Formats: sequence, structure tokens, C-alpha cells
Amino acid sequence: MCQGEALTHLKTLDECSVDAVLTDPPYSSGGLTIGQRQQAPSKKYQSSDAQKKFADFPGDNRDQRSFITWATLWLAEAYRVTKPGGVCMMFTDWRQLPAMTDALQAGGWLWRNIVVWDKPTARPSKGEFKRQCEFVLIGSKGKLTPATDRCLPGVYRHSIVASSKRLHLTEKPVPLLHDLLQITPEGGTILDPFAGSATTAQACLETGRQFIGIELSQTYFETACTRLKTLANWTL
Amino acid sequence: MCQGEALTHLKTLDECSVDAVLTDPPYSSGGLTIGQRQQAPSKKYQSSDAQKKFADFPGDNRDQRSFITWATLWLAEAYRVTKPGGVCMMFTDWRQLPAMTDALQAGGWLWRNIVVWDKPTARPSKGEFKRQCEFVLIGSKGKLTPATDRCLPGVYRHSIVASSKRLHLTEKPVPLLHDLLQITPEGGTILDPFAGSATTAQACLETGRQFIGIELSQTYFETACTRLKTLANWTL
DNA sequence: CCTTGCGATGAATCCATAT
DNA sequence: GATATGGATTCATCGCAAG
Repeated sequence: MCQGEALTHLKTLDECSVDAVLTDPPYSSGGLTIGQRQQAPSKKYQSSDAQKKFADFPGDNRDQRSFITWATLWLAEAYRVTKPGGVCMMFTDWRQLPAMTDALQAGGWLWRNIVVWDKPTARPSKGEFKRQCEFVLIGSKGKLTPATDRCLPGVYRHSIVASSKRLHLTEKPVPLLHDLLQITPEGGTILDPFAGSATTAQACLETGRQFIGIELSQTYFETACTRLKTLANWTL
Repeated sequence: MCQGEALTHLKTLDECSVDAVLTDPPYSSGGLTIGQRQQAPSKKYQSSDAQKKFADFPGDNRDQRSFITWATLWLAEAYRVTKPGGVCMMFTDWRQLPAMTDALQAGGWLWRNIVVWDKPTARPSKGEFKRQCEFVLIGSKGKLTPATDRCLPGVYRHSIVASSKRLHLTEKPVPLLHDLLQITPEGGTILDPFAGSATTAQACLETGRQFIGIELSQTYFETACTRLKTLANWTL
């Protein structure tokens, strides 16, 4: 783990030095108007009755054009850092999905698939289909080097982490990350340029994989370090 | 039901005359090269171990640019024909999803959601995530007019129709269409510009809705008429 | 009528070979 | 070289027959 801006720090990493990228970048989503997007994430994403308990995270208030440009830049750097045949897994929501497939491919990755995360506990809305999924875009650096003989599912069903147990507003469930890591080689190195509270790091350590994480926010960087110190096998 | 080209026939329909659009257009997917796209759908999409049994359907060999242009044109016409507050539901696969969200919005629709159809029997591939979903893009003509008080799911799991019982290569399961029709008003009129073998029509009749269908292929138009004649309440 | 078992299949994809 | 064609591959699920 290190603290810093993703793009800047990625440039310092060696070419072809990681086996896979697994990350949950800021979505810059939610909000149809400029005004709504300029709100802090904790206001934008939380229901009004929930109290504000998460620190705001940076990089979530770009407009769509600069968002795609910025995503392309860091995806291209992540591409450089990844070994040939390696895989990139990137979370996105329904609204940003088309923009993120553009950025993924513009960054050099071969877009291979959309994996679905089904959140059964998503909020219902009357007279509408529930927005109950997030999506994981799958890319590879050239031809995919299979890291397992298994056939992996394309849909994963895991409940959202309870708000009381979460360290980050958009924290992903560890079992989901375990599932996604199945496509990466055992003992391999996983890169997460938006490490947040280091949930991906935890999943990596629990499944015997190395982890390189970058987090911009000082607050979350410290949260991440605290989390990781409670796990074995961890060195800064 | 009537036989004809979708765009041409849509222009003859009255403005604001239908409550919703539910359709499964050709995907123009599968195939990175010109040659592969020129293949007939039955070759492109069927496994070589299955014998050829379905008539090919037209309109599945456009390149991406003209595909988006064409989709925008018929989506714009469908928009004109739909009542304000009405909904558009359109099937797509993972590869064409970003292009179709562009076309949907370019056609005037407000893009609201991605609904997931989870096909449990999708073909596996070793060392990769299964491509096990198709997607339904949801749009509305302006602010959505709710047609029900219920909260509808965002993920539907239905098996594909057995090959021996299918009338069309890409036929969708009737129960899935029942589910999707829940968002439309009871007794309302549903438009399907790519009616195929009229599975959507069947679901409409079974749930007490009116149906307007267009199908280009003479073969499938006749198949559709045969199917509908076996159902009650049907008039041409 | 319910359970078990067997065989067939999938809106592919990859790769080698042929043109 | 670039493009077109053909064959092999993968397993959870479903349909159907048998028990």
C-alpha cells in the first residue's frame, strides 16, 4: 500500500510487473445534472435519512468527457504495468458502463466480457425495475493466459456489506473479490490503483496473492493500513 | 402483425399510439472481421455441434457505425409512436451494449436502467468468466409514468427455450417476457418492430395486452401468424 | 407421482488450415 | 499478408425416459 495519486504513482511501477488489475474506481455517476455531480459522494450516494458517516473520496466529480480521458490515462498505465496475457477487472455501475468500456479499450485492453454482481438487497423502486446490479468489465492484455482450468460463473450474488460494518461508502464484499480473484494465478501480484479501505488487499492476502495498492485519500490510506495490520503476512 | 421493414413501417404508425416498446433487434454482434459478420446468423451463433435448423434472419451483418445509425433511426421512430411516459425495452448482448445505449439516447429516449437476463445454460469456457447474460436496456419517453405499484426485480433468471421447442434461433422465453411486461399498463398496446416468431405477441395476449408487430422475413412472418392463430383473442 | 440418470445443447471462441 | 472456413472445445442445465 502506498498513498498517492493513481496516475502519478502508476508511472513509477515497472512494466509487466503485475499479473492482474482488480479495482473499483470512482464512478463519477449518480446525478443527471452538473449540480448533482458536484455534490460530495457522501451526499450523492446516501439516502437522506442515513447519517453522514463516511469521509468523502476524491476523484468523483469530473464531467463525463474528462472522466473518460482520465480513466483512459490510468488504464493505459495499468496496461503497461501488467504482464502480457494478464487480466483487468474494473467495477462500474450501469450508467458509466458504456464510458468505461470505451476507456478500457482506449487504454489498450482487449474487452472480453461483462460480469454481473447481483446485489439482492438493493433498494427497490415502485413501478420500476430495481437497479440491483453492478458490473465488472473484464479486459485482457492481448490473448488471455488462462490461470485456472476451471470455468468461472458470469453472475455473482452477494449482499452489500452492512453499513455498520463498512469502512468505505462503496466497499465491496470480500467473498465477491475472492470469486473474482479465481481468474488470476495463485501467488500472483494484483494491482489496485483505487485501493480505498483495502478490501481487495484483504481478499488477496486471504487467497495467497501479492498486492500492490494505491490510495489518494490520507484518511482511507490510514484506514487501509489499520485493516491490513490486523491480518497476517502483511508488510508495507 | 404485419410483414415489412421496421423503419419503413414505423413511419406509417400514428404518433403517441402505443404504451411501450419491447423488442429484440438483430445484434450484429459476434465476429471481429468483415468475413465473420458476413456469415449467416445460424453459422455465426450456433455451435458447430448443433445442426442447422433455423431460417436465417436479415439485418444482422451491419458494421458498427451503420448499425448504430440504423438503430438510432428506428428507435427515433419508435419514440415518436410511443405515448409520453411510455417505456422502451430492448435486448442486447454484452458486446453491443454500449453502442445500443448510444442509439437509445440518440433516438430521444431517456436511458434509465440495465436489466439482466441470467441464462443458466450458457456455454462455459475454461479459465474465463462465462458469458451468461443478455441485457435489456430500459428507456422512457420523458418522465416515466408508473403503470404499477409493484417493485420489479432487476435480474431475471430463465432458461433458454429448448432448441427442439424453438421457432427462432434467438427466441426468448415467454416467462421472461411476462416479467418484463409487468412494467407496462394492463390492457396497453405494445410495439415490437422485430417480432420474429411472435413470442412477445404471445406474452402480450397471455397478459391481456394489445400487440403491434413488424417482421421483415417472410418465413418468420408466416411462423408468427401460425403461432398466433393457435392462441385465442387474435385478429390480424 | 416423485426421483434418478443419461444425453443433448448453448445470440461462442479459439486455432489451424485454406484461399 | 489478410481474410475466410472448419473443427474442437467446455459443463451446468434441461428434457425425457426409465425406475
